[in-house]
Amino acid sequence: MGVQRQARRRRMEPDARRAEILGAARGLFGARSYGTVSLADIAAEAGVTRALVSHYFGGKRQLYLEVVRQMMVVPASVSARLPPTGAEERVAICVDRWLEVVERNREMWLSAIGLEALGDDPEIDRIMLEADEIATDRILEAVMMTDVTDGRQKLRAMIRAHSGMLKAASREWLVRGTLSRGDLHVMLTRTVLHLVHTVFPALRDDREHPRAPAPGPAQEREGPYPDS
Amino acid sequence: MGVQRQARRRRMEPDARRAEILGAARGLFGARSYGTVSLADIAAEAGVTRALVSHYFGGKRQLYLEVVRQMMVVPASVSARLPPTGAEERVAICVDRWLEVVERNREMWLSAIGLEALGDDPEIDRIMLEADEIATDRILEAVMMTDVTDGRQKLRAMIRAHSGMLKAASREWLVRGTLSRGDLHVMLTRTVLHLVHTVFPALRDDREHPRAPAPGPAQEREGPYPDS
DNA sequence: GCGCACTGTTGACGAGTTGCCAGGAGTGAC
DNA sequence: GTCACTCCTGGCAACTCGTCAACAGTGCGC
Repeated sequence: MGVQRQARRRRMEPDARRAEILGAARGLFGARSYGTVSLADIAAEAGVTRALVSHYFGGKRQLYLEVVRQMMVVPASVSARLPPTGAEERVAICVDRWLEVVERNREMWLSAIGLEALGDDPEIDRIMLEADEIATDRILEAVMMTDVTDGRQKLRAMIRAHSGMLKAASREWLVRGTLSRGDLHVMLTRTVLHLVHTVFPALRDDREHPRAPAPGPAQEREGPYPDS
Repeated sequence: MGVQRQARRRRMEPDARRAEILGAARGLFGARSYGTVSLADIAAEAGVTRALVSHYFGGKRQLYLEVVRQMMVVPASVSARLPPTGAEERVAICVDRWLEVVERNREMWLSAIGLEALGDDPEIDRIMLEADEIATDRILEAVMMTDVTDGRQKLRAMIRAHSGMLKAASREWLVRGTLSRGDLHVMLTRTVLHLVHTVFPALRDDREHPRAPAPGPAQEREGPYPDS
């Protein structure tokens, strides 16, 4: 576009080139979706040939995984240096810091939660799962329930489910503008506390009833939901 | 595969052919992901040529949209004939019926929530949004808050956020097995009630404070979260 | 200063996919 | 029978990705 027509071949250190390509990929995958971004686009953005991108990352999918991996890191500072007060305040601080991070990295966060489940790609599932696990640890730390052993799996699963709400609520806030940051703060804080303090004990008491107790007296199963 | 080698050309009514193709597409899209299913696969499954599939639906994307549209319909029966009792029981019944539907259409539901945000495809967003709107109406109906006018948008947004939790919890139940159906019943029911009865009033009182009130006394904003 | 090995980088090929269109082939009307 | 209608197909063009032999910077020995 400018006068400076760059040399046909510009030889770089592998690390530098790799970072350059990764940056281009991050930008494009953040702006558009996986399917609409081609390796040619990324290569052009990075000023490189398609083949080199494949050479460095082994293919489109693996490059994408690399970008996702980089996007999903949950800053450890979110749950660092929490005061030894009650769970309420600790969670409130944690949530506030988290919203701060989300607000700053708005578009990155959106595309990260947007891809979520691009398919039944086991690799992506694993990455998202790892990220969720880390986030779950942060929350458990905040509510001071890291030492729960009885029903620990259920507790963690509940918090992962809560992070689903977190993502949806973030969309409402950042994309649709139907909720404010303050709304999210109140909603997420209260919901987490409600889950761990009220719902979780109810589940533990309920352990020997894996099926739901009959929700109503005259609730007979009426069938005609189309199976397909 | 069998002895019966079907006629090279079998002429059908457009509606019948359309339904046949749609069925094949539903099966394949339900089993695998969008990217890994090709029009050739669908055409073969339907015993038809690729071109005919495109002819009927205009292309892969539009066929996919059609399948999604069909998958996301929320059965109206979920919130039909609810007893005029308290909100708790009505929600409990509603949730139980919903879990029943999900359990029956397991794989379809999973792939439906799996695609969720396959990209920034505005069509898919619109479809998913419509489905969420309908689901929100069902919930509001169940908790008898259809006539709320003050903060109605916030209320609906909260319920949409809750449906994010619902989807994540469904994955925990159906895919990972970390939560039982009974767990979901308890969790979803209580969370909805908590949201509309406790959190929502708190948001309404909070309307003139769009930013979160300081979560703690000595909570000063400390900056160093990496921007990228 | 010159040539050589090392390796970053490229162009091109093959296999796969989708969208599109002219034309072949059922099917019912007369 | 044959004719029109339209369902349906084969094939072409364009695009995508993965792969590989070959080209060309870069630093080293001499």
